[in-house]
Amino acid sequence: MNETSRPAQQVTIKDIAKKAGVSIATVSRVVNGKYLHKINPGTQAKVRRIIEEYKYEPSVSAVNLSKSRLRTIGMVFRPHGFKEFSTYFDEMIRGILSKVVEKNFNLMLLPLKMEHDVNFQKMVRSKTVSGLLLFWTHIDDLLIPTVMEENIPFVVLSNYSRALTYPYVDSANMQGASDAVDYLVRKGHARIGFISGSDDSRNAQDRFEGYKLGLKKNGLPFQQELYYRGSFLESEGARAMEYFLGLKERPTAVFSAGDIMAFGAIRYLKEKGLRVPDDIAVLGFDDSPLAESFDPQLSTIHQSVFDIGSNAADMLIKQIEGKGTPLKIIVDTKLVVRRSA
Amino acid sequence: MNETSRPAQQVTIKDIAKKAGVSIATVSRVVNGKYLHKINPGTQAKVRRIIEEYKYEPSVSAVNLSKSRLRTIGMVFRPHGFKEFSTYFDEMIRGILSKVVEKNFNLMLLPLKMEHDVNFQKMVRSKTVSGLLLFWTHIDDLLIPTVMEENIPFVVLSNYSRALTYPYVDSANMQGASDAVDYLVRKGHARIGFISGSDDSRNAQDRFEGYKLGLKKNGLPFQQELYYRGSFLESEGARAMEYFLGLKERPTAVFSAGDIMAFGAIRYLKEKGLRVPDDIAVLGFDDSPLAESFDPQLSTIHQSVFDIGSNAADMLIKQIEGKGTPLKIIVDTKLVVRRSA
DNA sequence: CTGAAAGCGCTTACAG
DNA sequence: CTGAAAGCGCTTACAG
Repeated sequence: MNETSRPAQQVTIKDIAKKAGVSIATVSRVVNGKYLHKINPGTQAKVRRIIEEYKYEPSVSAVNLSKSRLRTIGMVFRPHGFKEFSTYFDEMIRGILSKVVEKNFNLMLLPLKMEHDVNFQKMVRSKTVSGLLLFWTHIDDLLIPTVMEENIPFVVLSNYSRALTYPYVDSANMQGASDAVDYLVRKGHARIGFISGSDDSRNAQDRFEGYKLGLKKNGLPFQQELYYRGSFLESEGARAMEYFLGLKERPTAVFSAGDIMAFGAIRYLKEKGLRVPDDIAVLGFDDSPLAESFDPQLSTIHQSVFDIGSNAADMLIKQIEGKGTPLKIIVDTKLVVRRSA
Repeated sequence: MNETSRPAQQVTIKDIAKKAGVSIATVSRVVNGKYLHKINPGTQAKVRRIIEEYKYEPSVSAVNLSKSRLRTIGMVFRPHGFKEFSTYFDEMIRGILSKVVEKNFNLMLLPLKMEHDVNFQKMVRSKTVSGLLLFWTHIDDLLIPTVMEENIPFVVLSNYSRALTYPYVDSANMQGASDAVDYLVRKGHARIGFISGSDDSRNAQDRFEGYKLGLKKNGLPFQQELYYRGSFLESEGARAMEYFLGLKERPTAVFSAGDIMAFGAIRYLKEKGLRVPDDIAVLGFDDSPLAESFDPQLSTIHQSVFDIGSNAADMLIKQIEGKGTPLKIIVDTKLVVRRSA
């Protein structure tokens, strides 16, 4: 009959009140630290002691119900959309969590099941979450209006719409891609191939825009034959390189919209006995954890997915708490020069 | 004043009852599908229509409160414990989610803050979660007793204790490592180096045991000088290889307790101008997504982290629902032969 | 400084 | 077949 054998989670405000010889109202007040100045210090101490002894924690369901206020945010994403983005998703979660924990919120994962699943709608209406983080790796304006109808705070990560206006956080994709071209040109390249990501990815589109902008800034023309439409897959990188090598006039450098495709491109080059960067330079985008241990070490555009996550969580929590926030936050990218270019 | 402008989440059971001209008890009954046989079909239809029209979803807080039953499970982990395991964590989440979604549960992420944080305790006592998935990359018997005291269903992933008895799911680490040695011996190797993971990882210990078992089964002696104590980091793999190359008699093959360290080991070999597998064969453990595109493609022991996740979630949910479950589930590993060994 | 009581949105015996 | 009412564990004006 020792202390720990009692099922701890059964302790309620009533138990504490009884043990302390006060009303539940008083317990509630000390728990919430409200009107504390008008509560007898002795009473406070006694209640606190009992709470400590029983390790009492108010039931969230009850608190939520009576306050109509939550501290849980949901993250909506496509479970199959990030297969090739493992570390990406991971870093993002880490970033979100850092803020969520700091602000004493909770994070609930809400995977989208099908193309037009409205799982999150249920979570919203049932008051399971008080705000949404939307992470889709592709443009999906179809779902956003549904979310908007719910009249709930939300922030979109790493994507945005040209048609709709809503809060989002993204990397400086265009700037980063433009910087990539700048660098390559400085290194003497004039024939720069581009491997794009999937068309339905806003990030991919922006990087493509950045590539074109970079060319233009450096007085180079955009040439259709130096553009390869990829899809962020490793195999696509290899295929792209196969295509470039087949050109009558090969590019001397290739800029890939994603590290993974750059890996594939380099793999293909090595298989063909070509050397990187001597024969062809390859520059990636992402700075994934493996860029550094790849052979050769990958030069790339670093983007801080962690910061995207933490900024988005910060924006969302501020919205939930009724504070003002900027409509968008763009996280800087940075060129990281290693061996491949 | 169109339909969609009304803040949807405000709809309560009372509203539905009023619109349908019935009592809230009746609404509750049709929502829960209970005692349906004794409810007038016409009434049912009417209520259902209204619910549909207003897209009513019962408040989880209210339901939880009155039913004292939840459908949320929490995943406890060390946010900094998986930095080098990104895809690992990712696959695990994917596996968990597959089951969680199927069973109509929710997943809440509960990162441990400090060494002995009892964050999860709060979640349990406040009834935020009805069960816990414990994922620690190292042995931490200190926390498990705390969880056990809470008297809540839980399952440990990819780790277990020799002292305590509790439900867990893990890969067949020992078997896998033993298979690795078998394969290397079949390929003619008799001097097989081993790079271990961190000492405080149960996985690492088991793989080490498996390595020794494999040697013994093949009549080879365990030699201390062929053992290098690593820590699952890429740099450790390189350092291990540096050590092995410094031996008077080098190993002809090296088995690494993790792919990442194998990558580091191979990188070092390449830097020294040695060839894999010709000069030294290297075999990994994990079959991480990059094993395939590494140069050379990494031969390794595949483990299905996805299955660890889904099995653990399945066990946990069964526990929560009061169904019987096995005390442990061991997920098979499999040798994957590629180029490096 | 403190308590009684209404109310948050549901569920579920208990009556009828 | 259906409703009135108690109860789940809290919060918060309202009194005193």
